Amino acid sequence: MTKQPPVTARIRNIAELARLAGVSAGTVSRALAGKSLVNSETRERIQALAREHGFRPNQMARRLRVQETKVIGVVVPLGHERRQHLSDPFFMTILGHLADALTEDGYDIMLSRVIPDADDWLERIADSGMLDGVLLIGQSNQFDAIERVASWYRPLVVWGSHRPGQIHCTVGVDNRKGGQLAGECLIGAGRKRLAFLGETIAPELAERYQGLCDAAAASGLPAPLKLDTHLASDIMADEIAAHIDRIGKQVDGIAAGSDLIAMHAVRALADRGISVPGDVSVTGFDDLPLAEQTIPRLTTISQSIAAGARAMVDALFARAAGQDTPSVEMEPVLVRRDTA
Amino acid sequence: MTKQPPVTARIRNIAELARLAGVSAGTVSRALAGKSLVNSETRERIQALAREHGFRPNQMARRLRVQETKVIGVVVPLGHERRQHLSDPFFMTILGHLADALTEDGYDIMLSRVIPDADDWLERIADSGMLDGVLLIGQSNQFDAIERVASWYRPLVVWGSHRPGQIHCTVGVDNRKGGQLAGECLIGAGRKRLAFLGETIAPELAERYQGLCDAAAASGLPAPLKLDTHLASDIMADEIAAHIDRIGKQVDGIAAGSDLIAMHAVRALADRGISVPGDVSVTGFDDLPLAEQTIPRLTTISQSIAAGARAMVDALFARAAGQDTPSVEMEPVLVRRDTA
DNA sequence: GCAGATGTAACAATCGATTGCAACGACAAT
DNA sequence: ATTGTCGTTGCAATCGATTGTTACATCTGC
Repeated sequence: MTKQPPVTARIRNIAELARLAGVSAGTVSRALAGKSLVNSETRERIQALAREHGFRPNQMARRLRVQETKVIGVVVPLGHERRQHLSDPFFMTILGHLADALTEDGYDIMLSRVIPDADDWLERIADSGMLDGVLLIGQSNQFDAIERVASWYRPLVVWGSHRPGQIHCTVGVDNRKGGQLAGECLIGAGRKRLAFLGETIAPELAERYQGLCDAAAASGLPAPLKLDTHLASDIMADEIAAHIDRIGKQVDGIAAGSDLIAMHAVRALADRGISVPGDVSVTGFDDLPLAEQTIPRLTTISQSIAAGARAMVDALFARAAGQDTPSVEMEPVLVRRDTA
Repeated sequence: MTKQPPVTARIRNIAELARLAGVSAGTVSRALAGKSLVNSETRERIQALAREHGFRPNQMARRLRVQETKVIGVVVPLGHERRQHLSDPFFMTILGHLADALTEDGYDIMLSRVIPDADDWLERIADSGMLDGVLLIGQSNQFDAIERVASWYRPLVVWGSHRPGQIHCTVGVDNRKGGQLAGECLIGAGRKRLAFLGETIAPELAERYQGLCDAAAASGLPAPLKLDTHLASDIMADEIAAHIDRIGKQVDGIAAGSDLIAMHAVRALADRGISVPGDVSVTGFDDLPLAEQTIPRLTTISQSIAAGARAMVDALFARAAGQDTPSVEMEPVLVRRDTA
């Protein structure tokens, strides 16, 4: 029992504590901050008094004065996909790693799931005065909005893909290369009738599809089928099932746009008695922790999410300190497991 | 292109905009807030000016003044399990639902992953002046700390189990009943040599084990084996594999403490050529979305996480409004799928 | 015994927006 | 012509902590 509930009336600000201690507010502030300008004896007396009354200075006021919040915004723009849920496993995974990296450095995280209907959604976040920086997970279809803000707001780092000449700093994987790896893996397994599963409005997914096309073209195969699906997991399952029913035996190799999509596909195939990888090969993308736990385990393209999160945080701090950081593009790696 | 980058010097506060508009700061504040006290003509003039310069009032200052932050803290205490990761799927799932519920009501989320080494961790969060309320995910081994804070801090709701007489408001499932359902399911499938997989330091898991014991006792079976495992997913896999190797054929029914544990167990069994549910039946707990996507799909105890999240948010707002809310204990439901 | 150095603490300005109250002009009513 | 009302706007206090500057007392050295 070191900390009691307040015995006397609650102390609400530094001024009250100052009166109680018989000193001025400024002195209390310095004492609680452990500054050397106050006599160590009075400092300890004040600290003891604060502890006794369970007093802690108001962070909002401190942050207003100091103009530094120690809060980083983590934002998911859901531009093209309003029904996508925050509980999307990819987002959750990267969020977990970001949280680890940021809390380690003493930062808190403000989470926003934004549906960018007002076109100044990002301005509003960047300019709120509540944040020391912003991490954006995914570009969605908001490339222009991001560029606009990046032109004046420095501490902004985006998970996504880098277009030549863009202003904003991204961290991501070479999606096209990744798609190509997936294609080569399928083709290497003797598959010739390929399909891409996932919608290509978001640039990341579009590039993965491009890469798949590259691989097909390099082997003289026709352009793979493109099967759209939404990202909200409840609709996704049905859509994927419908696709599988429709394409029937036309396809023997599926490159999925994400691990989640791949899982649904494997599940739908299994439900229909189609063997994976016997009849159809499937690759995922992301290499989420759960890709290893499914049965059969997913063959997938690894994004090294932990390293990516670390890179985002490092870049953010560098930019906040005034440096200019280049975008980071990580190498995708094919992880061969059971589905292809 | 409705919003330009600031053409002229950036406007940093209401006073500057006021000077520019030739009015006082107070008027600008009212105009931007859309209050009816200002002439609609001047109001629109000011709003246009603000838009043109991309000015947005500083939220930190506003919140300090108004004493309302529109931010809710979502906190995971990792008391007994420092290595547990934020990306734990259960936490991520409930966080997703909380985010949906809170953003719907215009609240932002401040995420904290706390390792409660300083014993006033929760005091510090509650008292920071940054939050309108706190949602705690899991009690960990911090029951006393939570009780202490709940005695004076009203807007606090905890996901976890309710002990008779406790002060703090919890939302959760009847864990003991859930454990019992799992046990009955296993016993109903003819299993007689039961085990519980999961560590029982956290009260939730301990109660699930109790329920399992209840079911065993009711059928005249000996008390189920208790196999501890950590919650950090990297260690967990190895620990579970080791358990499986050790117990061999001693056990034919496993009640896992969570879906994640169950998935690892199924995976480990499959790797050893043990058939599920042929040789061994397995049940999970939580009914995460991914429980349905594994192959075989998990038989599990459903917690109805979405409803729970909603209940937490409702209770929080009610408490913030001064009402007293009872703890909510939801009924667990057995979801029969493929593993038992 | 006095000038100067040193250690403490008080004072007051500041961060930026909000809001109760006062003031002012225009207009209507008497 | 005077009083009253209404619609607007300005003034200044406030939220709570931080910090540069100033003021005072004590101590040192000559």
